[in-house]
Amino acid sequence: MAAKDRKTALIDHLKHAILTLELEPGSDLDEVALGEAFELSRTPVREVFRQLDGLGFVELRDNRGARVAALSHTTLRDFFLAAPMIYAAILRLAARNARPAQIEALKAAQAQFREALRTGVAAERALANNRFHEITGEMAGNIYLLPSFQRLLIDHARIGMSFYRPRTSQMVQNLDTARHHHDLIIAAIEVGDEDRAAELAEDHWALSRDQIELFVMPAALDAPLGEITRKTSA
Amino acid sequence: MAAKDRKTALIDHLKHAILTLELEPGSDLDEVALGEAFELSRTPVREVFRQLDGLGFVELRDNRGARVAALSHTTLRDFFLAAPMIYAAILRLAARNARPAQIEALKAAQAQFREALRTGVAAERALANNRFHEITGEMAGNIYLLPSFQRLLIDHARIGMSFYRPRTSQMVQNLDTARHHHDLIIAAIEVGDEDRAAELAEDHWALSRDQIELFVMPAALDAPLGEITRKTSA
DNA sequence: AAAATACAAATTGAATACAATTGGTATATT
DNA sequence: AATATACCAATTGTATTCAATTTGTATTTT
Repeated sequence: MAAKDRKTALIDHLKHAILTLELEPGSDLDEVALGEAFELSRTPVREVFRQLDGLGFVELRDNRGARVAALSHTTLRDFFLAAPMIYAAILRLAARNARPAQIEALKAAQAQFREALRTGVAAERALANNRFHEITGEMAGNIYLLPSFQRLLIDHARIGMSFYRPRTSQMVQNLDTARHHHDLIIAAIEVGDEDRAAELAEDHWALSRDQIELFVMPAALDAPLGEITRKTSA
Repeated sequence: MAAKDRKTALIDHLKHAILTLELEPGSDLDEVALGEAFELSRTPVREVFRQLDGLGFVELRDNRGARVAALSHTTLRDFFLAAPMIYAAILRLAARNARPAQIEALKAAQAQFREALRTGVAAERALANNRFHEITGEMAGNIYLLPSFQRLLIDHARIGMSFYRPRTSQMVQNLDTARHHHDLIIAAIEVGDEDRAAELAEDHWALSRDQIELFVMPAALDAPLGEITRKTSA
C-alpha cells in the first residue's frame, strides 16, 4: 500500500510543479532521479509518465526522455481559439447540471482564490483558479468535453504564471475583475442561468487575452520613435 | 527494433478491435494473454494500456484489469450534446487551415469510404469513416480541440457499429447521404468556405442522430395502438 | 581544421523475478 | 441453512536484470 501512495505523491508533485512552472515547459524529466526521490523503481515512474502524457501534462517521445508539455507560440494561438468555445460550453452545462454539493465546493474554491489574491503568491493564485474551473468541469460532467477542457486548464494555469508580473496597476486590477467574474459565475450557476453563464465565459477569457496583451506590450514610452501599431491578437 | 513493432502492432490491433466492436465496450483485457499473443512481456503491454487509456479507448482501474471503454446510455447523451459543437469547430478550422497534401489524403479516405459502402462490410465502413474524420482533425490542427474530437470519433465509430442494421431502406439511404456529406465537406474545405463547412457538420451529426432514432424506433406498424410522439434528442 | 567515423557512457525499453492485492472456494461458526 | 472467516489461486503492481538505442567524445580521415 505504501508504494501506491508514493506513486500518487509523484503524480501530485508533477502536476503541481508543472502547473506552477516550477518545472518549465519543455524541460526534461529524469525517470531515475524521480524514482530515487519518491522511492519508486523506474517501472511505476514510467507508468506515471504515460498517464500524465495522456492528460496533457507531459510529452513522451520514443527512445528519448519524457518532457514537460511544451508551451509554444502556436499553442498560445490555439489556446485562445479554442478556450472561449469550450469554456462557454462547460459553463452552460455547469449551470444546467450543477448539484448543490458541487456549488458548495465551487464557493469554497472561490474562497481559496480570494485568499490567494490576498497573499499575492502567484503559484497559489494559479492553483486556486485552476481548482475553481476544474469544479465547473465536474459540474458540466460531459465526458467528451472534459479532455479538451482539462488541457485548456493546464495551459491556462501556466499562461497565467507566465504572463503576469504585478508591475502595472492594470494587471492587479485584472485579477480583481477575474475574482468578480468568478462570483458572477457562481451566481449564474446557482440560479441555473445557462445563457448568462456562457456569456460570462466569454468575458472571462477576453480578460485573459487582454492580460497577455498587457504583458507583450508594456506601457508605451512618451516619445514614439517610429510608428506604434496596435496588435490585435488571434 | 522488433519489439517496438510488436508493440505498435498491439496498439493497432486494440484500436481496430475496439472501434469495430470486435472487443465489446466494458469487456476485460487480459494483459498476460495479449502479451503472449503479441510476443511481449507484461511491461510493454501495460504501457500500451495506459497509453490507450489516455486516448479514451480503454479504462484503467486500480488493482483491477483494464477494460474497453464503456459506452453507456449517458455517454450517448453526452455524445450528441458535444459532437455538433466540436465537429463544427473542427471542420471550420479544417476549411481555414487545410494544406493541399491533406486535401488529397481526405479524398483518398473518401474513396476508401465509397469502396466500403460498396462491399457493405460494417467494420470497413466504420473504419473508413473514422479515418476520413481523423484527417479533418489533422487539418484543423488545434491541439486543444483534438483530444475531445478524437474521443468523439472513437464512440462515433462504435455507435455507428451498434445502431445500424441494413434492414430498412432508410438506413441504407442514410449511408448514401453520409457519403454525399463527405463530398460536400471536401468541396467546402477545398475552397476554404468555413461557414459552409461548419454548416455541413451540423447536418452530418443530425444524420447520425436520426440513424439512432431509426434503430431505437423501428418502423411503426399500420394501426397505431397509442399515440406516437416524435422524440427530439438533447 | 572540418567532417566523418568509431567507441564508450548514459539513458531508455523489455523481460524476468518478486510482492501485494483481489476473488473465489471451502471450512467453520452461529 | 445462512453468514462469516480462512485459505488458496489468480491477477495486478513493483523491483531488478538484461538488451537496445541514443548521445557525447575521441580519434581518424580528408
